[in-house]
Amino acid sequence: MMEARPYANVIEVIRAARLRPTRQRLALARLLFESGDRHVTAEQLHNEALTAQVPVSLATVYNALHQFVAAGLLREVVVNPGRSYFDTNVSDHHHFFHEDDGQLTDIAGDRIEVKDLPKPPPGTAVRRVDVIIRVAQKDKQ
Amino acid sequence: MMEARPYANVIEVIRAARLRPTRQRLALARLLFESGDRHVTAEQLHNEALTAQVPVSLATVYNALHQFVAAGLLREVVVNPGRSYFDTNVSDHHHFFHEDDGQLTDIAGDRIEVKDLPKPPPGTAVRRVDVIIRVAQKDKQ
DNA sequence: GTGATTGCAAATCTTTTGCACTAAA
DNA sequence: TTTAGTGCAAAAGATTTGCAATCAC
Repeated sequence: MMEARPYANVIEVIRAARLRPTRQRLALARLLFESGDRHVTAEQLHNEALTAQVPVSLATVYNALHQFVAAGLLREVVVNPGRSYFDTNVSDHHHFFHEDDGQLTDIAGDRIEVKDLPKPPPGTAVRRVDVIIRVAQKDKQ
Repeated sequence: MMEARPYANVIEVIRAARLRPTRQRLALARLLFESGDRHVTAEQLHNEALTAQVPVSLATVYNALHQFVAAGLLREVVVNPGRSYFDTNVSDHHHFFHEDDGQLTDIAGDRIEVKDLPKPPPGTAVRRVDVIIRVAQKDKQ
């Protein structure tokens, strides 16, 4: 399991992504990948790093997040205009989006079946199918 | 049909939304609703208005778009972090998102069936289900 | 060493806001 | 005349960029 040799594992993960295991990337990877599935914004992760006594600049957090996405270690979830969420669960799955507090919750991929997926337009291929179930408190409005 | 008395119709639509039919709102509503289903950004609509010799400020475009959304005349579609699209089709349907050029295309609601929709978390109700099929050119990457 | 990475501050981009002016009812 | 709506310029919030200093190999 990852818990057994967490430090070593994170180094391997970063090396596999063809990135240098710098202090900053290691710390961010540990925060992201060593506590189960997470959905974080750049600013949240930045704050966590500072709290954990790891000085990192926000620009470096953005760099790392995008590099991790490019390497397939993270997935960017778009639910809110003007703010990106990064999801450590890169397997096929979907999301509840809680409009009241901006929280994301995973829905296992096999819990939703999309039937009759239309053919993509000629010349194009499907990159991903995102299903977002927007929920809010029952009594609201 | 809407084509028969376009001007009068747009006035009625705006009045029904409990908004005053100002020159700006009328012009924006005509651009939006008198040429079939559309997906526009605030800036696009602003440019169209200026091109059509209708001086409007960008702030007013944003105001109008949000008021139209609140009135149920438009739907906001979130596919891109940092930019909102507004969809004149407010019926139940989904979208292709063309990652190459940022275009949105409608998918009729009955072309996709979401099976086994999970129960929303306790105390919450489903507001909307968004299905976004992200497509890109086949040869890309 | 040398090429990648970082941090900072400035820049960019979209959207929102405050407020005096104008227009609709 | 009363209240809503508009335009402008400034502000806000998220993200990106340029570049000198620093670090990994």
